[in-house]
Amino acid sequence: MRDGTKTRLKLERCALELFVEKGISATTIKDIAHKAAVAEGTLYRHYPSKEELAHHLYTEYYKVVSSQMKQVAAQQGNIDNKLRNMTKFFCKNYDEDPILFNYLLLAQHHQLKIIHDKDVNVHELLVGVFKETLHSDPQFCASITMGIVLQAAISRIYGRIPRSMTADADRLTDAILGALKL
Amino acid sequence: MRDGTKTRLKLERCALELFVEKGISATTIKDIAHKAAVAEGTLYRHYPSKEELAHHLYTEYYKVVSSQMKQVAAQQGNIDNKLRNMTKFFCKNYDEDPILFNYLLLAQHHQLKIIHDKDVNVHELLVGVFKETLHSDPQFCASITMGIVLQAAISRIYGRIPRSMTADADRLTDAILGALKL
Amino acid sequence: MRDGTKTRLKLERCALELFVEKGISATTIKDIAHKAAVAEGTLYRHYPSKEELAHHLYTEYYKVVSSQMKQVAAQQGNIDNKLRNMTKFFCKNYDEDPILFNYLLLAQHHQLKIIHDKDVNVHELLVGVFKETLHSDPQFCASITMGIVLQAAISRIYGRIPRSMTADADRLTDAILGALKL
Amino acid sequence: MRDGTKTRLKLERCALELFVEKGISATTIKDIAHKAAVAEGTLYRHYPSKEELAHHLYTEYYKVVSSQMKQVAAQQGNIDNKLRNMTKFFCKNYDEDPILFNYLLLAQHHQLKIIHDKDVNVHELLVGVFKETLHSDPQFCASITMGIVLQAAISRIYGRIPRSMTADADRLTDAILGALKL
DNA sequence: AATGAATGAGAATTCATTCAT
DNA sequence: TATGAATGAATTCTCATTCAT
Repeated sequence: MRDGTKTRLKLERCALELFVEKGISATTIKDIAHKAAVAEGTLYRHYPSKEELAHHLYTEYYKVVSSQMKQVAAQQGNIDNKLRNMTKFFCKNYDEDPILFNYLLLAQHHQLKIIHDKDVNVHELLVGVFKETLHSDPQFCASITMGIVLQAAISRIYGRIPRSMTADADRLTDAILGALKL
Repeated sequence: MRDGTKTRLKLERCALELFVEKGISATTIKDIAHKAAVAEGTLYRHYPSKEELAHHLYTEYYKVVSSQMKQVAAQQGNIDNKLRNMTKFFCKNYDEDPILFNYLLLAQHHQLKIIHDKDVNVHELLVGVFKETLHSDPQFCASITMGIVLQAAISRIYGRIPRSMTADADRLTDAILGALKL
Repeated sequence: MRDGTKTRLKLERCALELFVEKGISATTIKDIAHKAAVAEGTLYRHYPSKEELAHHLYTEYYKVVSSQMKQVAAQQGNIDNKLRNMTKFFCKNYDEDPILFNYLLLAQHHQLKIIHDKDVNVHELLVGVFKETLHSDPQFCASITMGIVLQAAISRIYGRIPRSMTADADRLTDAILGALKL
Repeated sequence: MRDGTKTRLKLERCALELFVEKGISATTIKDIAHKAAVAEGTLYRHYPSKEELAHHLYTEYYKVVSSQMKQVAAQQGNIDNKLRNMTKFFCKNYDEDPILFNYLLLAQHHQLKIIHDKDVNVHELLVGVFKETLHSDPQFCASITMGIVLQAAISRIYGRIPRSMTADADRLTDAILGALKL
């Protein structure tokens, strides 16, 4: 490609991996450029700064995933089914790109000045689902749900659970429903 | 001042707060020294580097908390009681020093090269508890348990749940037991 | 500038002069950068540290000079002629770049951890020459020879002898031969 | 001792050894204090600064040695005998304390601002001796003499000659006389 | 669009020196 | 006299960013 799209994608992927591995502020432009096998200056053809790149990476993908998640949450069905589908969707996405999911869900984003509007925030999405069904304390329920699923992902990072997330999707949903007495 | 203990404690506390607020690599020596109201060079009388300070802070406190947690886990009782007591202990500790707990639980530890031996790792402690009771898939159960409790803490950080952790301790235990069908 | 060769050469020359003038550890990066009229950070594009620069400077030039000296020593001729040619070669080189020679010969090399293999060590070269001719105690002879020539160079540094080294080359050789009863 | 003389001597000896080993500017107060097993501040009870200590160490001993050397040079006798006695004296002093001799004779003193008046400079002493005897080019002769003897000392530092200096005193004198055609 | 040398601000670190005990 | 914690200026080093090619 003459237009630099290939370089841009390489840069983004390498940056993503390094951000997850070392954290955003500990990752240097040099690190990224070196891993992407381009010159340091090249990054600035595509992004005005490292922060911008990190921010772009976040919003770009978070938007896509959370809007799809929103669709899943909006589908017809009782809360059991909604949670089951959302969990399945989450697991599938994790398995497709664990590194991206780590970045989106586990990176310390309060260090970036990323504030997502409630519209695209998975926790808030869950709060919405629980509110709909008149469930008591939706914040508590959403926290339980997120905790079970996120920690399952973290357990993969630490190599404690060798299975794919998808393989555990139903068990995870059952655990959520059990925890919430649903 | 005769010995440097007071200065050291001040440095450690200020560093802790900054590490939680901004992340380790985004916190500068200047930040820490300024907050502790000492000269920058003073830090180096107590620690050879920022990294060492962060590491010390982590292992020092993690050791204390996890060894106490170990004692709680070792107490007589069925698994219900053990989980209830461990949850209570965790909640109490969180409430006593939320900042410290954020540091211990949410710091991106793979960025510090901290490897705790299994002996002092809370997840592994839980794995041990579940193994003891011949429960199936202890790793999965430990993950569920950790997820529920940790996410409760994270929800406090984001201001989503205004109550103390202790106020939710029993509900959290109930959720864990429900999730694990116990 | 396309490549950094010019900058690198400037840095090396300025560093060399300062190292000889003030000693390595008393020379600062600022000194070097200022003298070379570049930014301090520029030095680090070429060398990982001041120490590495000093080391590079030493080995780089020592290798060249000593390998040429080796060729001179390897030429046909009796020991008289060899010593005469080596002395001449040494003097010529000194006169061409006294500062470089001061660095190579007078730097406190045990402070840099420079260990040259015997192959590129001028003293050992002399030892080899004296061994070849079955001369007794080659170490002693090499020491005498080195002492006479090196001190001649040092006398120039202190301004005690105004002549060029080359102007004294024959007298120095005669002194060496006299000292060794050759 | 209550008066600190013992501490002072320990400090001086340790400083001397470190100055020879690492060079003056690369030796830190901490190094010296640590080696002498005293606190860093203690050094300042005895010397106003590291430079002063280095300077003191130099002049203190140089004065003694060079004035004794002067006496040796002033003794009756022809030039042969004078050179023989001076060499012997030099060798004896070297053997008694090689480290001190390295400091006095081989340290890069132009890095300290030590300027010895001609009165206490060994090279100049030799120049005087050669002038006395109407020898041509006393600077050249002094250089030859110094070179032969100093290099013998250096060869000991590098471990090239295992004998004591005194054991070689006569051979060194013979070499000097041979070099100077005396 | 890509390069990588150069920059310079700032972060980490060192170290001679001071000072309260 | 001795200590060693604290200082702060100097030094080393890092790194995001610029710019000539």
